[in-house]
Amino acid sequence: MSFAKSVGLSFFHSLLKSQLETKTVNSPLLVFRQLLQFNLKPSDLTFSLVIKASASYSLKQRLEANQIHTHLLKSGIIHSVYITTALLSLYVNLGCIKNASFLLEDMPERDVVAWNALISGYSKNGYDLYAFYLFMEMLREGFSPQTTTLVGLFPSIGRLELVSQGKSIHGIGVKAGLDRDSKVKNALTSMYAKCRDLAAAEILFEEMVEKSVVAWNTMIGAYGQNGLFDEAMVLFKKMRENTLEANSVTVMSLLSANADHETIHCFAIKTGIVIDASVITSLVCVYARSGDNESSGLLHNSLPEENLVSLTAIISSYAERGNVDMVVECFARSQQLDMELDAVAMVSILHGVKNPAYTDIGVAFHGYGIKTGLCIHSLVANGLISMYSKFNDIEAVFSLFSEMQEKPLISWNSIISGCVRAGRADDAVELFCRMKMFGHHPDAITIASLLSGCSQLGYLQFGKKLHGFVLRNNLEVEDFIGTALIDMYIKCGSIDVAERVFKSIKEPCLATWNTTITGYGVCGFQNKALAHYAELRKRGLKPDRITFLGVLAACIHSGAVDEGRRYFQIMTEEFGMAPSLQHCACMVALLSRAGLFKEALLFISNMDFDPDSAVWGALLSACCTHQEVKLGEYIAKKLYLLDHRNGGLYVLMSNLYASKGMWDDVARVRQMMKDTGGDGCSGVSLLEVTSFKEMDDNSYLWEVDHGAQSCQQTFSD
DNA sequence: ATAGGGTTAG
Repeated sequence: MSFAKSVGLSFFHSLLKSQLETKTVNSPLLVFRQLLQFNLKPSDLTFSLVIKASASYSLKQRLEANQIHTHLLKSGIIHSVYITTALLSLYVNLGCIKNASFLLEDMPERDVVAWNALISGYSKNGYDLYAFYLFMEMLREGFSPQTTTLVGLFPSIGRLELVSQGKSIHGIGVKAGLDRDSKVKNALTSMYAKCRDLAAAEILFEEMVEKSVVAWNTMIGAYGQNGLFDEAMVLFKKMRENTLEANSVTVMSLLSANADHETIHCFAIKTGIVIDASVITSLVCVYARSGDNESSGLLHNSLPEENLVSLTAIISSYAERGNVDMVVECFARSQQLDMELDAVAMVSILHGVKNPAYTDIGVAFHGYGIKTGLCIHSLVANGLISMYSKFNDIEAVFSLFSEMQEKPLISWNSIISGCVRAGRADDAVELFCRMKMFGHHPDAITIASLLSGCSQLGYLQFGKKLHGFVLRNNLEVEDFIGTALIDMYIKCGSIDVAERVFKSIKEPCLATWNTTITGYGVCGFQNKALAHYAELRKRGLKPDRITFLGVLAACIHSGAVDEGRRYFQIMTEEFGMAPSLQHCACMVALLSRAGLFKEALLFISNMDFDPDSAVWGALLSACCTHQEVKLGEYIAKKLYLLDHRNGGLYVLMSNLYASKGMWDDVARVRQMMKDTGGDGCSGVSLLEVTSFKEMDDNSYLWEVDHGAQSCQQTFSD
């Protein structure tokens, strides 16, 4: 390239320009380095081109962005508003929000474009509140918002808790005369829909004199997001009566509005929309989610070019069911095709590794993430945190968290729920306090995870505080939070409060019903549990496997053998569900507790599975109550072979021998337990003491909030 | 501007 020297900078500028136009960009930084080797001094145009090219090169190496930044600082050109703004946008696109915000802070002279870029950057990267605060700061510094500002900001206000802020900004928009812009109107409609204020969304939509396809799509999506699927369909028909042609986004919105996917698929074929790769991709997602792997696979193969989103949908359908082999196969496929995985794909892969038996595969994916640089993404780090928490590897969880450069709310949620899952709810509560010190405001997921931690600890006082927080902050007590609240109150012994929460939910989802049924079942309220099952059926809901686990648990705890048999039959015959190992363990527990050992053993021999320690454990425990030493010894051998370190085995055997006065055997079993290192303390019952009085005789009286049956007990010492 | 893949409970 000796001629380059004579042509100077302009040669490199044309090189970058042509790369930009033909989109055949190699590393723009490479061109930049060559230019420096020729002792040329880059100008603002050079930087502007390098940054633009970098943006379309979708450069994943944040390091390269930093290098451009460094050169800019050295050359002094950083003071140009345009260049700094371009660099800021580049950082935003890379998800380096911190760097972008530092740039804005240091700009001696800011312009609206820079504010807009950072506001929408915060918004797109999950820093919703930051977007809002930055917007306020912008107003305080005397800048007037533009349409771009509002359009970038509104998506981050689309949350129930921020509905009043959204209204204020709507007002600001009206004052600035921006609300007549159709982009602003559509963004507003979508915001109100996400805040669950459908009435406001409808008014905005009706107001529009000339409704574009985008406007119709927005409103169809609005109904879909709020569960009004029929309304979404009706609006779609109206749209077609108004002779507006549906486009690919319409079809995708209908698909996510739970419309019958085969109908929509037909419509897409008839109108020709189906050739759109995004539509095929959405169809792949829908079929994959419904578990129809064959259709999703066929559609995926019909794509003109396999794309990552579609493959990710397929991966996640396998991942959800914990099918590691298929996840690995899909991953291999992506590598054969030279596909570059992104953070979301990586997260769904990690999601598939749930079983600690596959720790080595999980660690291998972690290694892949480090090599490709994907681990820097907070999404991937969150995925890793969840994965290691399933392996109970709390050290890995904490070290991943502390290494994260940016910690948005979702990372705090990941580590909090990770701690709870790994049985470290006390750490979760501590992290929650730290999270608040860092200025984060908990959302529904934070609260739901913490509530489940409270259930684990029996920490009723804190659970009540969280309940108060939910009520004060208008968080919706449905699905997630409602279920978690009911679970917490039941496990902390406040059955009556749990019942009140359940009654306050207008349309409980299946998970809420399941939690309630299970809760009543294990607390010994068999009639209430079964009544709730009947009510669920009356409302036309279809029970699932978990429902029947709850129903069976209720039968076990009340000794209702015939009822249990009947529900097992309903499950297998009326609903055609294949019983899982857990269901079988329930049946074995039910039969053996009633002393029906022959029937229980027959049941085990007819099972489709090899019995696991839960099945044998249930049987052995029943042997204790019925003093069945011979059968007990037979089962103990089975259990010993499955897991000889299981402390429960020795405790049960010791109790069994003791019930018959066989003290030599008791001593022998206890010695065996010591030899294997077991301590026999595998379970702890725990309730929170709500009041504590010192009595005259120096003993203490403590009371436990146990709902209807408040219990009192005294103890000395 | 509207839409498609991921994270939460049972």
